[in-house]
Amino acid sequence: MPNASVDFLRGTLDLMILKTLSWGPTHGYGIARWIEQCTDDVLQVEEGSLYPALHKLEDQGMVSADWGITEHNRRAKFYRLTAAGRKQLHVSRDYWARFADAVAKVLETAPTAG
Amino acid sequence: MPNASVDFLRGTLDLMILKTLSWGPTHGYGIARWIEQCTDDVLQVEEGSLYPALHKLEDQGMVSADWGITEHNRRAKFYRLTAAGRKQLHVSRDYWARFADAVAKVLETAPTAG
DNA sequence: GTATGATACCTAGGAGTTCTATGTAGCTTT
DNA sequence: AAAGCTACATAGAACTCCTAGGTATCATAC
Repeated sequence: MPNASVDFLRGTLDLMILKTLSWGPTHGYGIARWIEQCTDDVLQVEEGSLYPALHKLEDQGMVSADWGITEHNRRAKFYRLTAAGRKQLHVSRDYWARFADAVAKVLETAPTAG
Repeated sequence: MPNASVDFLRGTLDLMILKTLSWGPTHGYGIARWIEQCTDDVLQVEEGSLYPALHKLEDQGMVSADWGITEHNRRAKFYRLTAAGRKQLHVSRDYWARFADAVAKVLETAPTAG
């Protein structure tokens, strides 16, 4: 059986990447570490998921990338939100809110008689 | 671009099916209609997703099925939670709660200086 | 000076879930 | 008898993500 926690990830990785980048340009490795740290390791971002997602977002024009040097003095590709990416972030965040609310309703609502 | 709302569904369909069945045995069509009604059509359950999911849950021993007659006088397969299914419901619900909370943290937490 | 570990990037191949599209059939209403 | 709703089912494709590997640089420990 696949990891149940992982399955939920579907669709939210892009959203969390966009949100992380909304604080400023960051490289892939930093995005992964931030999400893990911020969630007390509840969410773990695999590199095999992260980099393809970043490349896809770049192809879609949601982020742009430039090579630079990190605070650890290493070469890294810094991603930044484009205007389209910022717009998408808001759209996806709203979708997520509606979705999470809907799931909560299913998990909480009791069927009424009739 | 795929439907953003749909993408979030991943992994939660099983959970919502199990939850719906926790109120009592129901047939597939009824499960779909209940989830849609309960979420004001925010979540729409496609039959091409629902039936394979039900069959998978049956194979996994989470639900059992019996043919019966609906209130509309139609032949239908009624699914009921097994003991394993009820256990899985609790596990998945906890996973979901932890996951949704983690996503919320990413969407809300601002990076601190330092 | 040379292991070791952390940082940082990348891809191929496969697994798994969901959607689209389509088909079947019985019951009720018009 | 035609249409609409109820109800089940599957094949094939699309998409996301993981596993498992690989590359390279820098800092630290020995």
